[in-house]
Amino acid sequence: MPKIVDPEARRREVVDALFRVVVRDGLQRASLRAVADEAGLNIGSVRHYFAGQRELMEFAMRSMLDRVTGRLLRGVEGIGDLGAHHREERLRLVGGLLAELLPLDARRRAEVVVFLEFTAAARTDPAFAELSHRAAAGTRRLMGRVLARLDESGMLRPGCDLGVETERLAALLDGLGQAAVLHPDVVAPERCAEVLTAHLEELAGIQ
Amino acid sequence: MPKIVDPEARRREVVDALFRVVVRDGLQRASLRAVADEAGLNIGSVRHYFAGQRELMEFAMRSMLDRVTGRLLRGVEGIGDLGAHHREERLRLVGGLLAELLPLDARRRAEVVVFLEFTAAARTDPAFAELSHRAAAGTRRLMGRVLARLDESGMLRPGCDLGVETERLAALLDGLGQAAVLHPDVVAPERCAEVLTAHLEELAGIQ
DNA sequence: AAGAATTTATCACGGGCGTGATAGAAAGAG
DNA sequence: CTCTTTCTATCACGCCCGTGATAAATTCTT
Repeated sequence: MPKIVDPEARRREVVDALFRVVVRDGLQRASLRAVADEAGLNIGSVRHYFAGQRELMEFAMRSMLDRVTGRLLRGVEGIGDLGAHHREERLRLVGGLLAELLPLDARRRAEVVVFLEFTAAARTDPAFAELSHRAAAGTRRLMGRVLARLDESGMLRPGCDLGVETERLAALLDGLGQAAVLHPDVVAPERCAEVLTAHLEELAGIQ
Repeated sequence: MPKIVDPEARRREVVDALFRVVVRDGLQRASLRAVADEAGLNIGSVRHYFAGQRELMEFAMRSMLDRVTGRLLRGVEGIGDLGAHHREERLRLVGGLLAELLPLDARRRAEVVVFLEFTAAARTDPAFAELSHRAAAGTRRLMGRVLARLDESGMLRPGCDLGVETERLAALLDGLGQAAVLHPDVVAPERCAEVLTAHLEELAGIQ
């Protein structure tokens, strides 16, 4: 038939280029032309794989969401039953899992940045509204599950409201990631982990 | 001499119009033309009071920062010495002060939105970098002072790291405000207050 | 009334944008 | 080779943008 290009791979290349532009210059400047340049492609090629800017953006955000979601799901599986570990080990495992949402290295930093820009845009851009909502719901579902597991293990202060704690944990991770991304000099990666650890330890009661 | 217009008032009008546009349509769409329209002015008039877009933006962000900072400083004064109140009253006062950073009503919601958009833009726009840094530092200074006062009153769990707790509190408020602004259906204002209260109570130890 | 300064209103330019249309190149299929 | 399909590459259009330049209107002062 035609040329020997894998369309799926091309789309991923373009999306990755988009992410690089967003991380470097912001969503504002992620125009079709800029993305094409970053990908080393002609704008015509990009438009051959994506009908327009809107489709590219939606596809990219969906990709990012799937990417992170997959990692988190695999992380949850990897942890398995918390009951099988010692108390401090449980916290370490949960912390490691949640740290996936913190910009502790270049990859996670890029993910947090992209996520930040997209969700901010979703506030006024209806094209992103549904995905943003799904992302928020997913985060809370994850937090809720983690907290529920901790609760089953008897590690949560009795009488605490799981719904409130879910929101609190989600807000903490969001705010922490944001701060670390926007002001890396005042909130370094280690500081991030430290704050998360402190939160988990206080949740479990300090011993 | 000339016309009887108070330049300072005009500048404020324009800035307020800018805020309205940012809240409604996002910083992205806050062009000089859109702001002028929103203010009911001609673009020429706007440009008579602001040399260019950059000056308008910087002035606006500075205004917002001053506005919130002033309110918070006045709030801190209003609280006075924590020792004069009962334990639960102390938490209530501190909560009321910190709630100034939460989108609990239209005014605060607008402030949080503007702040969110500006700080996100500051990540890639050098024009906002310094102001964003100052804002972050100010927030942390406030958190630090509040926590220090609580500590002096003996209301903090002994042995907790004030630096870490400062960052944790700042992250929580940031993330909470963000969530409430982006997903008001899942994080309603009352929920916001609830989460903040839970955090403060846990900080003080539940009694 | 006249003048001077401020304030308002336009016009024009160059630039970036998304996008429709379309031509040209590449490569397997017959 | 020729054809057909895929892939690249351009061009052009209209839109919105910030901004420089400049005219026009307004209003206080003299």
